[in-house]
Amino acid sequence: MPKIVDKQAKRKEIAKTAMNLFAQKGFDSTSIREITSCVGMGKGSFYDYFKDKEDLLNETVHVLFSEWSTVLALKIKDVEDPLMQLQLLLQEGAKLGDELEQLMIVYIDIWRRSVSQKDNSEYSKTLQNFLMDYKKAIATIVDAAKAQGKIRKNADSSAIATTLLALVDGLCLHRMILKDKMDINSVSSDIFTILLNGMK
Amino acid sequence: MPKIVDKQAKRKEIAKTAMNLFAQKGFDSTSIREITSCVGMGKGSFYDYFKDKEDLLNETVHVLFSEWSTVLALKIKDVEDPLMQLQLLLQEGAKLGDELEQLMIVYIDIWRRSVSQKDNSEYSKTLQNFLMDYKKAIATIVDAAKAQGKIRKNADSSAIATTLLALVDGLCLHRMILKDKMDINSVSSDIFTILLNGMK
Amino acid sequence: MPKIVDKQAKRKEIAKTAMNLFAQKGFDSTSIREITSCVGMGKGSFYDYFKDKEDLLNETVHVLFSEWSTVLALKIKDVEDPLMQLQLLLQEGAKLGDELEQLMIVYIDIWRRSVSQKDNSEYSKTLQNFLMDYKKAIATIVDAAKAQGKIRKNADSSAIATTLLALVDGLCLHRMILKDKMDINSVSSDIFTILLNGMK
Amino acid sequence: MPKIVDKQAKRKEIAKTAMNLFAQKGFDSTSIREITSCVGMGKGSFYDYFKDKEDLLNETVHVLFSEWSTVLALKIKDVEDPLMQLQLLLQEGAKLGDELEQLMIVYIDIWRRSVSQKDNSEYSKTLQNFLMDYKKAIATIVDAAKAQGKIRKNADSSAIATTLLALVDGLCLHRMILKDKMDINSVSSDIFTILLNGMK
DNA sequence: AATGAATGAGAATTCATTCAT
DNA sequence: AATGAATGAATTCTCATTCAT
Repeated sequence: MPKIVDKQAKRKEIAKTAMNLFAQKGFDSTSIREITSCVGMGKGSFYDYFKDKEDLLNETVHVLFSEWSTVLALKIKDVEDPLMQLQLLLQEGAKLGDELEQLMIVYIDIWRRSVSQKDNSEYSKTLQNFLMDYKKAIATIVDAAKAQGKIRKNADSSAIATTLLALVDGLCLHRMILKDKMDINSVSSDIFTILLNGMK
Repeated sequence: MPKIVDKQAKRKEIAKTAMNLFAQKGFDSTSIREITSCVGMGKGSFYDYFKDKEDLLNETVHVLFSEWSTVLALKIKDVEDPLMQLQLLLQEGAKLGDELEQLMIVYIDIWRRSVSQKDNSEYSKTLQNFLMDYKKAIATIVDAAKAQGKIRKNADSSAIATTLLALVDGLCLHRMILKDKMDINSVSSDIFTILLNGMK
Repeated sequence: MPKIVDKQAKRKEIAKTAMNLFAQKGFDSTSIREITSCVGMGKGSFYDYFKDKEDLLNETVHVLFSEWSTVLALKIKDVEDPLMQLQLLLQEGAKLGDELEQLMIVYIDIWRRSVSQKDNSEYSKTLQNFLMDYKKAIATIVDAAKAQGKIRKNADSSAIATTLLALVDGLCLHRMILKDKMDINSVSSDIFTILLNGMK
Repeated sequence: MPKIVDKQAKRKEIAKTAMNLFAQKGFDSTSIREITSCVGMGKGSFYDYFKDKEDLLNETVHVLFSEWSTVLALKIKDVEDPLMQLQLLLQEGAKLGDELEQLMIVYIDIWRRSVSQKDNSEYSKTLQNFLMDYKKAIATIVDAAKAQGKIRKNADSSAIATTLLALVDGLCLHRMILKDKMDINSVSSDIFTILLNGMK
């Protein structure tokens, strides 16, 4: 069944191209025609790969998170110390949001759609799952740090994980607006020191 | 003599109504017809109050920030201790984002538009100014706490201010997705304890 | 009945202002709001002076022709010789169309409306009457020239009148397009010499 | 494979249909919906063939001039004598403006748009080029007549060409208004005799 | 008499989607 | 499988006109 593989590959290709456009104009204001012409295919062929425009968004979300995870995982692998892992998660996460600003913009777009109205869309669920998995992974690291006595036992791992995640997202968000008025590396380094100090 | 109308008041009224709709469907997917019919006025009359749809967004942003500031100011006034002020800013800010979820959704929508492509729109500038003022105000409180020896002298006030702001935004964002899976009061309380500890 | 005089005067004033705007954008693309705001009156007051937009066009046509006739009459009065009168009619007419280019543009606009579809509008009739009177007046001059033996007896006065009129209009038309590429004085002088020669 | 369509041919077809409507109501007052429904196509499809409404006007102008030229050329070909050519240009031109009255109306509409305000539209340039080419062609014929001694050597060919052109346009214009009150054949015949006489 | 607030009809234009080829 | 021609619903915005004050 090579066809199925091809289809999935093409879906990914289209979604990647679309993501760039979404970052520039938002999902709503990007037309199918624009996307397909950017990919170099006919407008009608779009529907051979996607049920409708929302289906493309579903794929986009997958691409988005998989890219994010892949890059972040690369930066963290080989690190053993849980505190260092947390630090990297925060600092590299923030840096990543800066480097992959396009991803961030699309991320916000999806976030907003997910919270607008009752939304049972697939992309919304993907976003939720991604966040919960992410959070769970961080909580596990926090637990490891606790086990090593590097974070005090009575700290709430889940709250800390949520905080770290929220902080990364918040910093990326602000960085996008403030641009050069904010040194994201220095801020995230500062704040980690404070957090670490406070969690000891 | 024609009926005398307080144009600015009507602008506000329309913007408030629009904000609710924007929260449900996003700015792009809310039509002028929907808004005017919700306000109970004719489609054409919209343009007696706004130059175009973007002009409505400008007004909406003003309403949004003024509401946010008003409510938050109410919760903080009469508090003297800078640490307590910071705590309230964080906790009440986070709680507010929960209570005024609609505001938050529109806030994100605007944020995304502001960062998409080169955006020199008025609403984008309003957002930037709001954030910078907000940050400056927080930094001032941090300085006060430093002067009272409640925060260590060598802490970077600006970085802390940015962090707090980013944290509030990040927590609100995540709360919107996680809903009941996250106790925002407890998380923000926990995290403030940690931060305070770390900044001493 | 001073009120009636006032009304008529105001109609003229509005029509004159409107004519300038019509020259710039055409009748269809000029809005009532533009006109009234240019005159310095309220939009609603327009309908105290005109039944509707077309009524304004009626007045405009009157103003147009009366201005044209007045200026042209001034240039011709005191001239006795019929040949000289004809020459002035042609040359000054052409020159006038150049000087009063705005009038010409509106003139064409009205002309086009008059010939489009079955048009029994008042302005259309005014245009027809104006042209017929104009033509008759010229024919009379031609007859005078014939009586003085300056034009050969068997020339068709009416055809000559029509020709002269058409020539003036045609030259003005072309002058508007060709602008500096055409010396309207020299062309109309040349052509009159030829015509005169041919009519002897 | 999708249906293959000759876009240019369809543009022409639409433009021809549109021209009839423009002749009845003017360009401004003819809506896209009217045009497309007249052609028998969906409103949206219009934009598969034209960038916007003005683009249609560009095509219309091309169709207009090409039709005019084609018909006129047919009437003149095989004629060798330059004087006869000039006569035909005048008489057949005038007659043509009568026969193709619809063309004339649209012609005037375009003319008015071209002179209204600074107009750098494509159709405006097309009009100017058409006129200049036309004029040049006539001047060439005049020169030929001069060479054969049929027109006196010191006559200004360019002024004569302009005059003939202006005369044709002027006569067509007046014919449209005067209708049966004017015998365009007889008038143009009379006037040519006079002109010829005067130019000898 | 004067005015501007109000309006709905209608205009140009866009676009997701379908479908014949 | 691939495509672009075709479409009508929907959108933003304009405007002549009415009407309450």
